[in-house]
Amino acid sequence: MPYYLEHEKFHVAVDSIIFGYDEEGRKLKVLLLKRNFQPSKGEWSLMGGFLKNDESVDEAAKRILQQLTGLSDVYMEQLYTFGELDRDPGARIISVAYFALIKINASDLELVKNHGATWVPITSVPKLIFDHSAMIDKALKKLQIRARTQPIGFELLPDKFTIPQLQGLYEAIYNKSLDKRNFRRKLLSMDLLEKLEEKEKESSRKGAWYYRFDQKKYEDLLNRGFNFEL
Amino acid sequence: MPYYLEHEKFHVAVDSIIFGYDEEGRKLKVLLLKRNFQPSKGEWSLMGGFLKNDESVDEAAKRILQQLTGLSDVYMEQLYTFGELDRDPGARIISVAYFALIKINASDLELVKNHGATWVPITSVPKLIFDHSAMIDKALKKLQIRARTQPIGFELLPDKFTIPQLQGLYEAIYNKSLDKRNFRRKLLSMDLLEKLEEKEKESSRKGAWYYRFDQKKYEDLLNRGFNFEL
DNA sequence: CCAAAAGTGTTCATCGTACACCCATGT
DNA sequence: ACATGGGTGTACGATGAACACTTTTGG
Repeated sequence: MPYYLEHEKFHVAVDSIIFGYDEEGRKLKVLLLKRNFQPSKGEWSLMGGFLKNDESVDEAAKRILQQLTGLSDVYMEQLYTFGELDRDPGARIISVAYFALIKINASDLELVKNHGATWVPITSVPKLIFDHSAMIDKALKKLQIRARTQPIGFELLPDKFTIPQLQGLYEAIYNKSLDKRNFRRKLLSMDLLEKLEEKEKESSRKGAWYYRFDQKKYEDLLNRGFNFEL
Repeated sequence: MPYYLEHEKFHVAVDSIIFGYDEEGRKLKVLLLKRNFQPSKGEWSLMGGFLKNDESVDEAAKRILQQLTGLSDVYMEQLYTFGELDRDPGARIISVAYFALIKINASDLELVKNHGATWVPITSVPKLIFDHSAMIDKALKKLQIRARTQPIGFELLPDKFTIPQLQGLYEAIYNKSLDKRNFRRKLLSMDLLEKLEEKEKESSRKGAWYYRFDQKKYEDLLNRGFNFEL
């Protein structure tokens, strides 16, 4: 008999911290849902699900995100594995947490609604079940670190966006206001953005130029050993 | 019947990347062992073991480290969870990887030897089983990042150490040589070290002053919102 | 013409980096 | 006296942070 068959087996779950950016309110938000099963039915929680035999853990995370949002091909990163004995009072469950960055408007809003899910500002997250609050804390910290070292802000915005919009996003991530001259200068000096011949006219009379993230320029920079830093 | 009982269960393992610093050779090393069981018997691997029902994942990592080194109370950090379908050809196993920083001379050298384990320079790690090479790569990168943002170098050195020793360690971690004037200035300016009235005389005629890491000073700095950076 | 947001330059302090010589001592 | 590693200071460029006014245009 092979060695490993002697050992115990465990339920393995995946929980996802799904971030989105609300441009109107200029707020960073997370997608929460009300549990419709026991234990803790009716309480707020992260989106999650159980690992299956025929999928890798990464694949499970993607499947679960797609179930809720309809989205595939999304920025996802493994966050941490939560393995305390009593983290779920119902049973021993090991949970691998992921965080995802999505464009809210690209998601299937009906599907989200049907799951009883809601976008909640990161600054006013209610009490969550189990250790899900700790998961969000950890995810936010990691997002803040990532945002300094990789151009992931663009994952949260539409393909076309203005500099003031992008600044609003970073202000929401760091929860502090930034100097717009310094922000613009640093950002443009990285040579990652392509300026479009089109203005956004909703939020000001003057209008702000649209830009687009240039994936190719970014890859060129990486290959030359560049280190993104905001 | 509770919801979760419908789902599949999995073997969960813990694998540890154990770092140590060899002062004589000025090399960063990892502890590897020859597997004495199937599959892949006789090949090189990391230290690992299976999770048990009565312990958290963190506790399992500590237990496994202690089995090999005799050490408890060691710097350990969860690294990443490896969950590919075919990562272990023998069976579906989810592995939670940890990395540990230990003082080689404080470990139980007999115990290590009896496990068939060997300290191998990070620069010449042989081919390892499964995805263990990827684990080491990831661990080294994380160590390099941590070493810039937290004073964890001290975990790898004896309680008393000299500045040149500490510099040698950082050079081994980053695999590049550092300027000793800049290194010393930055380090001392952080006000983390206590100078002892004693010199190390083995490695030079002049002798180098011993220092000690001052945990209390470090905590004071953290509370004042200090950010360690080398 | 005015309100409201977009856009633009300069100065200063700080920090990282490069660099060369003297010191202490055991043999 | 000399070889070996320990210990010290300075100058320069780059980077981050602070700061106020002009531009555009819809109403």
